Amino acid sequence: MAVTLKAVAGRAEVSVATANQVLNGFVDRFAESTCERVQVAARDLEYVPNMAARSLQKQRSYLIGVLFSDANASLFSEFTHGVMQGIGSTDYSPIVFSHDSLRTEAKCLERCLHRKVDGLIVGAGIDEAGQTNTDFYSKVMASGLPLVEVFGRFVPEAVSGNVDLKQAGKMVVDHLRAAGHQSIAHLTHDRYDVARHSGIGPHYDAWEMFRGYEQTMLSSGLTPVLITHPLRLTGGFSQSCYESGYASLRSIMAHPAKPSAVFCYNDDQAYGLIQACHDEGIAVPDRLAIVGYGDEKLARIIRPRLTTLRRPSRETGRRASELLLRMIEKETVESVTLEPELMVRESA
Amino acid sequence: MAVTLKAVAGRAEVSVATANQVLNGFVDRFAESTCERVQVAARDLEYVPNMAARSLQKQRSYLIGVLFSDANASLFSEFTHGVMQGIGSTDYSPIVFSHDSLRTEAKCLERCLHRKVDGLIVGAGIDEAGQTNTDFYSKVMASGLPLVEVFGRFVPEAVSGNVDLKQAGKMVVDHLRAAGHQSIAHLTHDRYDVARHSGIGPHYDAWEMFRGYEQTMLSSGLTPVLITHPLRLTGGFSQSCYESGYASLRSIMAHPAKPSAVFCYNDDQAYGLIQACHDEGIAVPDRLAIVGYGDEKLARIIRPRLTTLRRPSRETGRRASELLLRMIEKETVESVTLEPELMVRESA
DNA sequence: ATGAAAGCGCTAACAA
DNA sequence: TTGTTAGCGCTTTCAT
Repeated sequence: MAVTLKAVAGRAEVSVATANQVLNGFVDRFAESTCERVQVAARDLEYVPNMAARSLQKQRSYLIGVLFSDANASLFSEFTHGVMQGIGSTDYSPIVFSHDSLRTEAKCLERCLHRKVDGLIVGAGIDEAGQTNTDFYSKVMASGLPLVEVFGRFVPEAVSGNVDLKQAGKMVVDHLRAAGHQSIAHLTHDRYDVARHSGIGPHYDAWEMFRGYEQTMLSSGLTPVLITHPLRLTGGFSQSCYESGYASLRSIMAHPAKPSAVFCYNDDQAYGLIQACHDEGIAVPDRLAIVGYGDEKLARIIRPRLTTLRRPSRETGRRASELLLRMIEKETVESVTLEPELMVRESA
Repeated sequence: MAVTLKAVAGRAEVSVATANQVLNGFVDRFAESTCERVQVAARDLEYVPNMAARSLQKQRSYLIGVLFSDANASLFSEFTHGVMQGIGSTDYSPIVFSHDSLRTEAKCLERCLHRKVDGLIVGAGIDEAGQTNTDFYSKVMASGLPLVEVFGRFVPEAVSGNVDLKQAGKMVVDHLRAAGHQSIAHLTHDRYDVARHSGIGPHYDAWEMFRGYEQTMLSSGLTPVLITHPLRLTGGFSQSCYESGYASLRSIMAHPAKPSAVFCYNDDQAYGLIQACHDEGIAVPDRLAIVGYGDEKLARIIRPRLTTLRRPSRETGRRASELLLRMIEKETVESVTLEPELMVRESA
C-alpha cells in the first residue's frame, strides 16, 4: 500500500541502502546524479519513511510523552500548541495525557513508559494531602529517560522550564509600591509552604512566589503580610481557589496591617476576592487593589478588568520541548526560566 | 536493554512463536503447563511488547491522532481526559495537536498522516471567511482512514460524536417558557447560517442550535427573535464572542419584540451580555434572563451565576475514542449524540 | 502441541 | 561510489 524505500530505490535504480543514505542527508558520499535520481524518485512517489520500521531499527520511538495536570486545564491548549512549535518539523510526535489525580497521573506515566517514549514533559500534580508522584518520576529519571518539568518543581533533579515566580513577586510589589501602596498583602493557600515541610525542595510554585514577594517587601522596607486560606479541593483546583479568594476578604479586612493591595497566588483567587469585594461594597481598586497571576481569558472579562501577570504558557511548551529534544540528542542542558509579563488593567 | 519476547521464551524454555501466541491469548492451542510457564516468565521479567516491532509487522501504528481547535480551548483538558478513558487499557495512544488556524490544522493533519495514525478524532476549525479544511478531511476519509468528528460537523460524511444542539435549543426554550417568558431571543453570531451558504451541510453547530430554538418557538406558538452579531475574530474566538455578546445588548433592547430572555450561542456571549447589562443597569434575570451554552468554570463564578447548558466534554472524548476504536476494528458504527444538561443557576 | 523460518521497512557495518 | 548483508522484535504460516 504505502510507498517504501524499496520502491524509491527501484525507481531510481539504486539499492535501498543508497536511497536510504541519500535521503538521510549523506549526499556527499554519492555521485551528484545518483542523489538527484533518488530525490526525484522520492518526491515523485511522495515517499514518507515508515516510523515503525525506523523506530525498531534505531531503538527510538520518536514519541515524547506529555503529562499535564488538570489543575492547569485552562492553559492546556496553549501549552500543547507550544509543544508542537518546539517539535517543529522533527520526526517527533507528542503523546499527550491529562490527569486529575495522582492515580491517573501514574497511569499516564506508565503508558508513556510502555510506549517507550524518548522523553517526557511533565506537569505534575499534588493532592489534598500534599502528596506527589515525585518518587516515581525520580525512578524514571534515574533510568536515564530525559525529562523536563513544567508548571512547578516536584522533581528536584529534573530540568525544568518554569516561570520565574520570584521575579513575579518582585514585579507585582514594585508595581504596587510605585502606585503608592505601603501595605501589600500576599494571598495564597494553606499549602504554600509545603516546600519546607516535604521533600519537594524549595521550588513549589506557591513558595517561590511567596519568597519573591517577601524578599522584595523586606528590601523595600515594608512589612510582608501573608494571608493564607485553606483549599477545599473538591470541585477542582480552580473552583477551590476561587472560593478561597472569596472567603479571604474577611481575613484581609480584619488584618491589623490594613492592606490596601493584595497580590494573589493566581487569577482564580483574584476573581473570588473581586467578587467578595463587590458583594461587600468594597471598591476595587480604590479601596483595595488586586493583582493576580495567570492572565487567563477571564482576566479581561471580569470587572474591574484584572491586573495580572501573564503566564507564558505557549512559550513554556515550546521551550520545554526544545530542551527535551536536545536532551534526547545527549546534549547537556540547563533549566530555563521564563519571564512573566505584568498586564496592567483596572484592578490595580 | 529492554525485555524482549525472546528473553521470555528463553526463560520459559519455549520458542518465541509459542511465547507470542500464549501472550496474545491463544492459550487453548497449548498445554496448560506451557502457558503457565510463559505467563510466569513474562510477569517475572516484566515483559512489555515492543510497539514499534508490533506496528511494523501488523501494519498498524497503534496511534490515534487528535486534532483540536483552539476555539474550544477551555475544554481541551477535559476532552483529552475523556479520550484517554475511551482508549482504556488498549494498546493505543493519542497523539494530540491543537491548532489555531486552518494552516496549522492542515499541518497537524499532515503530521498525523505521516505518522500513519490508525484513526483520527477531529475538532475542525473554521476561519473568519467561513472556510474549513473539509476537502482535506474528505480526501482522508476517502482513503479509508477511520475518522470521528467532534464539536461540530464540517465533514459531512464523517461519523460524529456531537452534542444534540437541537435538543439544547428546545431545552432552553422550554425552561424559559415555563418561567413565563414569551419573548425569547436567540443571540448568535453572523456566521450561524454558514451551513446553508456553504457546502458544509446542515450541521454547523450554530445553525443546528438555531434550528432547535426556532422549531421549539414555532411549535409553542411563539415568534422566534434572531439576533446576530459579527465576530471580530482577532484576539481569539472566545474573546470575540464575549465582545459580540457585550455589543449585542443594544440590538436586544432596541428590538421591537422586546425580549425578556436571551438564549446565547455560548457562555462567552452570555458573559458579555451580562456585563453589558451590568454596565447599563439592566437587572439580570429580572429585566432580562440570560442562558448560555457550555458551562465553563466561569459560569459558576460570574454574577449572577450563569444558567447554562452543560456541554459534556469529557464524555465526548470518551465516546469519540470508543467509536474510533470500533471503526479501526472494521465495525460499522453510527454517530452518537450526547445530551446537554441544563444547569439552572441565577441568570434565568 | 510446538517450533522453524520468513518477513514487516529501515539502518549500518562492511565489502566490493 | 555503491551494493550486500545482517539484523531491530514481533507475527504468522507451515512443518513437524
